[in-house]
Amino acid sequence: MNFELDFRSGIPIYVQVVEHIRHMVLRGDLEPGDQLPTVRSLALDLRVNFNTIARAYRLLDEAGIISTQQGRGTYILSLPPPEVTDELRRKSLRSLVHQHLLDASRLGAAPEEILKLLQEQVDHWKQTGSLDNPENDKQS
Amino acid sequence: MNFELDFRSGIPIYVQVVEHIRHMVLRGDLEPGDQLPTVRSLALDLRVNFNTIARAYRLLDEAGIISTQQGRGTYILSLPPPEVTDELRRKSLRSLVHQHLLDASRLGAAPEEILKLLQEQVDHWKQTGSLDNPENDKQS
DNA sequence: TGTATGATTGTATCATTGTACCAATTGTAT
DNA sequence: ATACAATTGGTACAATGATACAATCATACA
Repeated sequence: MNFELDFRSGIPIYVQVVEHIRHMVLRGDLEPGDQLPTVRSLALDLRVNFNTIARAYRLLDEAGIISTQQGRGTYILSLPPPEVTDELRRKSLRSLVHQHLLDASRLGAAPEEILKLLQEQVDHWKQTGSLDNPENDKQS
Repeated sequence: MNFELDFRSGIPIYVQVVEHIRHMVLRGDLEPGDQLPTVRSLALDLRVNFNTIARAYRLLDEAGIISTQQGRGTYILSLPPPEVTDELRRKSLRSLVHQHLLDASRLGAAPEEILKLLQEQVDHWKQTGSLDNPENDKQS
């Protein structure tokens, strides 16, 4: 469960946690039956209060993505049928793009700049068939 | 945080607070990561309304000097010199786009689909001038 | 087995943080 | 005096944190 929080984005921490876990489930990083970190351990990991994690877990529980059980822990639920996940995939993809735009605009990028960069990397992707790292790695 | 306000100077309180804090940061009295007083405690200290302090903090936040986080507090930010941040911005942006592509491809998106979605949302952005949610999102 | 006890889980509630919105006040120009 | 804009204050709200609690599990021991 390795992801970073952005305390400056204005997006509530519990929302960030919800989105991260949703993405991990859709990507298959988390499979049905897998146990999530306890509210306390994940909170310690992310340097936030465990109530904030508990809130995220509650939302995920209400969304039918996980199952939280007092005294036992929280677990990934089985995935909905393909047509549902496909719809979910589209929504998730759109939401991902939206999130990406927010992140980029926070870095001061203009729409054209984002499109240009994406176009470049997509071209590279189509040519080489692989998603290499563009000669640098992740910063904040 | 010991400074006096001049209620007769004609200079708005929130401006005085902004200038004082900027000065303290430049002098090194406040270092990156330091937590500022809460809006309410500083307001009590200075005998003004906490909204006035909140206004000062908001301006400092927009200026990139501090980071205000609802429910957590406000903290001094570290800001590298302009040329560094500009270089960093480009690298961050490229790496952000790359990460985005990775995420999207894990969701099974083809290059064209990603570009198309981004184009849509960028168009919407340019038309409305705001990055509101594309009325989708959140679970099944 | 059965039960007692402590550790570990999530839950409930309230305090503390900053935010949003609008009303009241103040200063200033007409 | 009046009107207007800027500043400040009041109130309600949202996000996060602190604390106490309840449910479950692990362990020891009779």
